[in-house]
Amino acid sequence: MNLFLSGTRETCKKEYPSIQLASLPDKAFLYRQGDCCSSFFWIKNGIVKLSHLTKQGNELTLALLKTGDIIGYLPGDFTNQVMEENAQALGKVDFYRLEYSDFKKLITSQPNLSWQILESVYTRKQLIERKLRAILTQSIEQRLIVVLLELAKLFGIRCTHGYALEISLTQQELADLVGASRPVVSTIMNQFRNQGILDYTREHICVNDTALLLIDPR
Amino acid sequence: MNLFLSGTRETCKKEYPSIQLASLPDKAFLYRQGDCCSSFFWIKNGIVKLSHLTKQGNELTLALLKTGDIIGYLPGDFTNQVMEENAQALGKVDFYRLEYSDFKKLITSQPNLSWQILESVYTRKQLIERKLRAILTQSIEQRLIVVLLELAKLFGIRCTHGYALEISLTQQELADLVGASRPVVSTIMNQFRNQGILDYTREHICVNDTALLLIDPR
DNA sequence: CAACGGATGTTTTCCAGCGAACAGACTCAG
DNA sequence: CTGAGTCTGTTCGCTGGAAAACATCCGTTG
Repeated sequence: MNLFLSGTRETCKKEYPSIQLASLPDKAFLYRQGDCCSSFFWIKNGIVKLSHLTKQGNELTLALLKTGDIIGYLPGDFTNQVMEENAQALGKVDFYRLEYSDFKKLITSQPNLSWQILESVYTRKQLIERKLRAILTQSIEQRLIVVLLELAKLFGIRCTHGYALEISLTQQELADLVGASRPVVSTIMNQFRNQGILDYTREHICVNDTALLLIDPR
Repeated sequence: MNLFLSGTRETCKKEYPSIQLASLPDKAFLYRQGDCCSSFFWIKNGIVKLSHLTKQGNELTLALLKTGDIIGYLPGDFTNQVMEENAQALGKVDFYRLEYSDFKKLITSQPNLSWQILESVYTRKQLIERKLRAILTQSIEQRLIVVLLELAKLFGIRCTHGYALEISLTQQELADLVGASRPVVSTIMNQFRNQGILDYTREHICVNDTALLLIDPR
């Protein structure tokens, strides 16, 4: 899934002059909520967190993106758009960046690429819908397990009795991810540890395979 | 915004043999949750409700679509996909229907069309994200006003002191739309009526302009 | 007109989870 | 070693809203 498969680097540069490769360190922002940002980003390597800061000061994580995903504001006739969320690097992130007009040109000139991107946006929509459903119907406990298993699938490295997460999340960040308050997440995580379905230290989480038994398959 | 602008009806038929114009009466389903549906729909006229039925038997409305919107499951290598939601006609609906393969062909062969559809899917993603944020941060009262104003904008007909909705929603449907329980919606609607910010009967809702004053602009 | 079914209005009970508040624990800089 | 800052664990009171349960109200149909 290489965005630039269709040509050499040089022809790319000529066709889409705004393309540039960049990278950011841990916790740096690709853009911030409220920014006017007419760029598109294609993650080459790393993890990006999309989150929204509410007026009350709570953070709500909308998605974690990784290699191959795209970020950017699509619609609108205006070249500058106010972003509704933060895009923040979780660990070091390498990415390509290009401007709105070039992106549009790229899409319209490369049909199968456009289909890929359509699929990716659609999939993200589905994920958000699932999250919405989860929040309206499930307890925090259930949501937390589901999220942990998702994380294990996305960022997990197989270890002896489960998956170790290769990202380090604080309990606050976990709480933002499931849409809950920090204290509740804390106590539930302890319960889980006591029940042996996961193990964690301050900087490391390991989800055991037994966690799978706790979610009921649809 | 005509999907088939680019050719005569006849060439269309030849290029994309599965295209057909159809219509459904009020409350009929385009497809149901759990169905395997490899078709795409393009709404020519009318309103379609996308909703999800939870295991507990609650319905959750994800979106109301109208003329020009598209529906269908996008990603995946399998021709048949299990739908995660119901698509139900609200009033009479006319629509075009075409199969996955033809849709893909259409998209990849018509660049600017693909851009349009990308925008539309992206916009729907944004709307769901906003809904999520609203549910996690606002009271039902606030959400209800916002939803009513959205409805007024989408389906409202200007009347003397506000907007009359051209669709008839029961309070249950309204509750599904804001993600709340029916009794609460009922009492709040009464409060609103008493405060004069809206008026309604069993089959008709009219949102007064004063409702605008109650939401705080971002 | 009776009676039935669906929509609305209202009350009561109950609890998940939030916010605040504080006490460890760990980590890093000086 | 010491203090500051950050993360974790736990408690407690409070409340928004869900669920259940009825009591109307209205329209439809036999």
